[in-house]
Amino acid sequence: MKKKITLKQIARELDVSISTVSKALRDSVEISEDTRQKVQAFAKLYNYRPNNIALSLKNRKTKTIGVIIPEIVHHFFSKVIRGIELVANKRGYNVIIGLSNESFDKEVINLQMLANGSIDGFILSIAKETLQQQDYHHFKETINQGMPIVMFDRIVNDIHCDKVIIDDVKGSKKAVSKLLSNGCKNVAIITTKDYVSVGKLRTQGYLEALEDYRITPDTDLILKVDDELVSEDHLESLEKEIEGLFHTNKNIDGVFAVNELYAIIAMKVARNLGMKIPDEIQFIGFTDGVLSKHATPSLTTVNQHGQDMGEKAAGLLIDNLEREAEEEQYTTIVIETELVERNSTK
Amino acid sequence: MKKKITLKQIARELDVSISTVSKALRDSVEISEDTRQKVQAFAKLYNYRPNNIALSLKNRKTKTIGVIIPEIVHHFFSKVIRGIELVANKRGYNVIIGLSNESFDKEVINLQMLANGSIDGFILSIAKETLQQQDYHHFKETINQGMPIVMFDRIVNDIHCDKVIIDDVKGSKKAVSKLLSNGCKNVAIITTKDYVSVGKLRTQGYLEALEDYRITPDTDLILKVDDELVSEDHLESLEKEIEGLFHTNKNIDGVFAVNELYAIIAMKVARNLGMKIPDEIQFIGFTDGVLSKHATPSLTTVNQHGQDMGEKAAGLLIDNLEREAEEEQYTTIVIETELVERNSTK
DNA sequence: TGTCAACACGAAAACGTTTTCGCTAAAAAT
DNA sequence: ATTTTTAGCGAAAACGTTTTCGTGTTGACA
Repeated sequence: MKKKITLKQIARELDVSISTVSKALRDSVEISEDTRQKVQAFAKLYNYRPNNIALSLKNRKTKTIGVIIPEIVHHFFSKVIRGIELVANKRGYNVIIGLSNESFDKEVINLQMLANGSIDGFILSIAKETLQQQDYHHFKETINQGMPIVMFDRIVNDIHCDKVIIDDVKGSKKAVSKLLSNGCKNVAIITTKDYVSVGKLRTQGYLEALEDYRITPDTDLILKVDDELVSEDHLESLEKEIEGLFHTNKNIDGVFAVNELYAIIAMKVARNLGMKIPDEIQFIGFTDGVLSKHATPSLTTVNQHGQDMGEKAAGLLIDNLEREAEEEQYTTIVIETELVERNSTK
Repeated sequence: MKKKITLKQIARELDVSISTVSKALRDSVEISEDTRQKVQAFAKLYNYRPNNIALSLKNRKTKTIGVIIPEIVHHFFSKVIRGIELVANKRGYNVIIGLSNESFDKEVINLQMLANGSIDGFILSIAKETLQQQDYHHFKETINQGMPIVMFDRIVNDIHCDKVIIDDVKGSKKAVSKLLSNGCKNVAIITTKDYVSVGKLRTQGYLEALEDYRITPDTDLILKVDDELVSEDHLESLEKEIEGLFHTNKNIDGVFAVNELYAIIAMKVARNLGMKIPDEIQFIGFTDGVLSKHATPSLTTVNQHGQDMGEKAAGLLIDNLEREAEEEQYTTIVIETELVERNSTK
C-alpha cells in the first residue's frame, strides 16, 4: 500500500525544494526544461494529485456546495439533486448533502456542520417543521456570515437570497382550469395545512380557477390533510378521510390533489367506490413522479421540472460564488410548470 | 456582514496568543479561570466555530464519506443514501455524493475527484458500464492508496474490500418458490442481460426454484431485456417484448421480474390482455418501491431493505476508519430479503 | 535568601499547498 | 573589467488549527 504522495516527498526524493516541485508541475517558466520533465515524470509515476483539503485551506474555498433537503426518498427531491449535481460537476464543484428529515433541529445542525468551512454555499429547501415554527434565524445568520444560500421550492419570502421556485398558484390554476374546461362541475381539492407554503399557494390557485369560472367555492370540497397522516403507514386514515369526502359530496366529478400520492390514493378510493375514471370523475395531481406515470389509469399531473430547478439553483449559486463584485442583487427564477396529460382526465 | 472569525482574530482582539485562545476554548487546565471565561465569552459573542478545513488538514481526516451511486432518481438508491446519511451523521460524518450515471468514465472521474483528500472512504455501487467492461483498476488503485471502500448491491467479487449485499439467489428463489407453491405451473422471468451481476444471480435463483419443484426450465419463459430499452421512453418496446412473451406462451400463470418496473409493466400488459390478477396470473417483483405499494393491484415484492444496507455499509466503513490496527480483514454482510406479500399473488 | 513547584501563557511546528520575494551564478551588456 | 540582466532555484509566508515544549512569574518552603 503506497500512501498518497506529497510535494514534500517528491522534493526530498528528487533533492529539490518544494517550491520547485510545485512550479515544475504547473509548468512555470521559472523552472528549467530539465527539472520540469524530471519532476513531472516522477509525479506521474507516483500518481501525484494535489491534496484538495490543503488547496481549500489555501484558497479559502472548497469548490463544494452543500445541499440540504427535507427528504431524499422522494422523486422530486432526487430529481433536483440530479440537476444540481449535473451542473455542479460540470463547473468543477462537488455536492455534499444533508437531510433535515423535515426537522427543524436537524436542519439547524446540518447548516452549522457545513457552514464551518466545509462548503462555499448552500442550496436548500425548507423543512416542514421550520415552516411551521417560522423560525428562520439560522438562515439569516448563515447569509450574514457571507455564505450564500439558494432556496428552492419551499422558500420563505422575507429571507434575502436567490430563489428558484415554480409558480404554484399558476400551476394549480392551470390544472383546475383544465378540469373545469373538461366539464367538471364539482372539483374538490386535497391539500395540506396552510403552513406548508406550497400547499397554501396551490389552494389559492384552485380558488382562482374557480373564480374564473364563476363558481363559488364550497368549503366541503376542500380537504386539508394533516401531514402526520401521510407519515409512513397512516395512509389508511388518509383513505378514510378521502372516502368521507366522496360520501358527503356525491356529486364530485373532479379532484385536484397537491401532490402525486394524494391523487393516487384518491383515485384508488374512487375506483373502489365504483366510479369510472375519467368518465365520471377526473383527477390531476401536482408533481410528476413515477407513480403518476405507471398508475392505472396513468395520472395527469403538473410537472415541476425538478431537475431543471436543480440545474438553475446550482447555476445561480455558482454564478454568485464566482462573481467578483459584491452586488447584493438577488434573483428569483420562476420555472414554468407543464401539464402532463395522461389518462385520468378526458 | 461579519465574516467568520478565526482564532487569530480573537487572539489579537483579546491581546493573548493563538494557543491561549485555542486552549481556553477547549477548557484546558493550563489556562486561568479568568482568561478562559473571557475568551469563551468573546467566542460565543462572535459565534466562533473552528474551521473544518483547517481541522481536516491538521488531522489528516475529513470526517466525510464519499458515496458514488449510478443513479439517484431511484427508490432503492435513495433509500440506501438515507441509511448512510443516518448513521454517518450519528457518528459525526458528512456525506458527499457523486453520480456515475451508469457511466464508467464518470465513475472514474468521481473516484479521482474525491480521493484527493476530500473524503476518508468510499461507499459505492458499481455502474453498469463498468460491470460490462469489467475494468476495475480504479477501485484497486484507490484501495491501494489506503482509501477504504465499501461496496453494496452491485459488487464484484475479486476486489478486496468490505461488501454489503443481499442474497440475490436466495431472494429470487424465495419469490419464485412462492409462485410455485401458490400453484403456478408456468412461471416466466423477466430479467436483464447477464453482465448485470444482480440480474444474473436472480435468474439463477429462478432456475434453482424450478429445480426444487422438478420443473425443466423453458428458455421461452426467460426474457432477458436489454437495458437500453428501459432508458427513458423506450418503455413501449419493453411492453411489446412482454406482449410477445405472453403471446407465444399462452399458458404463463406466474411472472417474476427482477425489478419493480418490469413487474409493473408486465402487470399492465397482462391486464390489457384481459388476464385476471392474481386469479389467472400472479406477479412478484424484486426490489420494493413506491410503485409496488401503490400499484393496482399492489405488487408482491422482494424487499431489499435499502436503508438497512446503507446503514450497514456506513457502519462498516466508519468502523474501518476508526479502527486502530491495520488488520486487513474484510467483511461481507448479507442482508436478508423479505417477501412483502400484496395483492398480485394469491 | 535561595530553591523549587505550580501556574499561566507563548512560540513554533505541523498538516500540504501556492506564491512572492530573494539569492546565486552565469551570461550579456557596457 | 565591471556592471547589468537573466535563468533557475530556494526560503518563507500564508491559510486555521492543535499540541508540544519551553519560559517567566509567583508563592511556598527550607
